[in-house]
Amino acid sequence: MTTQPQTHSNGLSIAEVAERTGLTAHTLRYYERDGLMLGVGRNGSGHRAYTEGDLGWITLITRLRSTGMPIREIRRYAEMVRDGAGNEEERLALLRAHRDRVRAQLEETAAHLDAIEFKVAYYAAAVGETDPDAELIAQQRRADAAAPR
Amino acid sequence: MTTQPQTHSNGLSIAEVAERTGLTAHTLRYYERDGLMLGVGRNGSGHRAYTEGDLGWITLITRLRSTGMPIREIRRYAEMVRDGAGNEEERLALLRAHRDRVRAQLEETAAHLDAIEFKVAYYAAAVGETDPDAELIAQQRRADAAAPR
DNA sequence: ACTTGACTTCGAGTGCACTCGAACCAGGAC
DNA sequence: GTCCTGGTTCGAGTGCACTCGAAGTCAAGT
Repeated sequence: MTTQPQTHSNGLSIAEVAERTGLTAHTLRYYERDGLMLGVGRNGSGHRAYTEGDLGWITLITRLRSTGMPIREIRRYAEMVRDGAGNEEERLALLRAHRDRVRAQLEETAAHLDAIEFKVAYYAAAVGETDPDAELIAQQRRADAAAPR
Repeated sequence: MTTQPQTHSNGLSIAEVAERTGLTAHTLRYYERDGLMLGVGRNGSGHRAYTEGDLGWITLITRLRSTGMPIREIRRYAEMVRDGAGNEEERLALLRAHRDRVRAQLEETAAHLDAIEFKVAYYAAAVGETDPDAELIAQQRRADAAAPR
């Protein structure tokens, strides 16, 4: 048993947060440097001491990132939150805009997935028989043959 | 009315394909350079002459890209297709693997979207009343106050 | 003949989001 | 007291997917 990184009352170490969130310590420091955090505390020896609130915030950041929000925009949001009450409408507008983008993205991805499923099914049915892309290649060859070259 | 780029029988010009696909001419050339295409023909003056088959292939590439398949993997797939019949199982495996990733990604995005919707609803309800993030900030401040500093 | 504009190739540049390395420090185990 | 572990800051490097610029060609319009 090695040294206990942080007592729980003093907050979580960067390694613990890394493990819980799936981010690396490098990324956590990068997020902080880049202004995405709300102000991470330090313990006596200058090490980061994350609170449970920080964990929740990181979860939000992760959701926003993973749905495609750029770092720049998350930083804007974090700035608004740090600025405190008074800009809720603006925060709401930002979140709504992102939500709308994610909805659209979700639909588009679903449509693409459908097309891919269709192609998979076609291939699966065709394995050992005929090849869907063979058509394309044949078409290419016909085109090549007919081309002025 | 400016010069007619290509007669239709000779194939589509890069500008026409760019317009139809939403990609830029730069990107189309880049895809070809990078081995993503199945062999684009040229006309008498060395200009690219895309076939309808190429259009279909570009649509597929776009679907794969937009669902997160890396260029590298699309190149592998294109290579297999160019190699012709005999590797259908492998192509199928590649597509299935991608499909599975997309399905997972779709579910994850849907989950994140739910969380974001929830947050939007919370904000919308709270505007003018209480602020959800205020809690977090308050928590931060309590933590900061309690921190060893 | 000359200009125009869309194309060609080649190589370099950009933006984003990490990701890593170097050099240093603090606290605990032995 | 020295070693190890795990942190710190700062700045540079990486990988990906474009994106752009330069210099040249070609065909058509005036």
